[in-house]
Amino acid sequence: MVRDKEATKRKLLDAATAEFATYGIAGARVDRIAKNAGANKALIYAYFCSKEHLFEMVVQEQVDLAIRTLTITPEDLPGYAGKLFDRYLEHPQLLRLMGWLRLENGFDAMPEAEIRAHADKVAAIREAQRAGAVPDHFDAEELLSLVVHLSILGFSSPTATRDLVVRAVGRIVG
Amino acid sequence: MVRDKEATKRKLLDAATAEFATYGIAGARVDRIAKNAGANKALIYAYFCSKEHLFEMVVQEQVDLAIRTLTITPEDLPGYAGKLFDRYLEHPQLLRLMGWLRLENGFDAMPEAEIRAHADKVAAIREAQRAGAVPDHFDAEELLSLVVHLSILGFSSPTATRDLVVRAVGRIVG
DNA sequence: AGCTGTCAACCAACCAGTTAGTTAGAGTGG
DNA sequence: CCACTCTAACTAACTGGTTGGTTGACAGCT
Repeated sequence: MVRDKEATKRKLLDAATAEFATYGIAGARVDRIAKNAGANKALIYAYFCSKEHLFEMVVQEQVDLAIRTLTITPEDLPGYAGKLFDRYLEHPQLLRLMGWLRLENGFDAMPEAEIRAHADKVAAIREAQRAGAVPDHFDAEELLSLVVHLSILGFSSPTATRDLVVRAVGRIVG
Repeated sequence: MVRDKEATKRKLLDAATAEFATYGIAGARVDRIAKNAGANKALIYAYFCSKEHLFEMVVQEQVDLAIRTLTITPEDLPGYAGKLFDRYLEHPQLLRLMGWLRLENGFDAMPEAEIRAHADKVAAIREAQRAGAVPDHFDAEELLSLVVHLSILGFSSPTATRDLVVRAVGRIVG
């Protein structure tokens, strides 16, 4: 047996991510997370305090990852939507986790980091509009909402393709 | 005391609708439904078999209602999106119930009635395209997906307005 | 020895579902 | 109009299994 606190925390976080993405907060089972992580249930409480707090850690990690990996390209919003679409296809966890979070904790329970990242993106778009690189028939805030929302088209219609999302954003921006 | 089976079923269904919309399937509590309906828990099992089956009844009723109330206007898709937006604002229950259903039962667990209604709408749009009333740079199926998805913009950005949705669909169609 | 990571076993609260029994009220016969 | 019965709506209390959370002991490392 190896005794590595950080490695155990990592395994627990990974198992928790999968569990919460699949079953939500209310449906997730702490015993199942421990079992799938190959660790003991008590460790969850030693390292993460409670089920709710573990969920928060999972969401925070996923959101941070998403923000760090994807930077907005205000002058190419269709391309940005395409990259978002790809990310959701590769990591469906994020979309599901945010879905559960919204439904369970209300619609304005957004993680702090996401609010800041959102504000930055709006600023970037507004700047691009001022520079004439992006048309201004939509307010920067509105534009970002539309682009992000269209990139999760797969959420309401599972047959939606990347190409469709890109073309749709193209018409919104163009 | 009045003894009216149908009235009691109605009260249970109403309480269940609110409960499931708020907490989801896993989070909903059968005792709470009974209490809020002013009825006994055992009646839920006498009238609706199980918690899961009660959820199905609730979803079916809400979907049927939505389908019966709102007919598509293929030649005015922005207006249709606006009406959908209004409906979701007035009855947030439907959107939340469908959200829980999607997350808990998988993305292709759509009620039978909704699948049929969807096919009818696609046919109506395709007909309008053939008649030249709707441009065909998007396939009818794609167009419907986009319109419906944009109408639930409020799901991902709570500050979204009706006007924004209508304008966005206008650009998609136009 | 002493500190730390780990775990089996445990607990109280909770929850979906059941049951044995109670009661409102419609029907019936006088 | 009354007394009686029968049925179906209704209920309080219970059950068996589950769940989030705890604890005291054990094992590995310095």
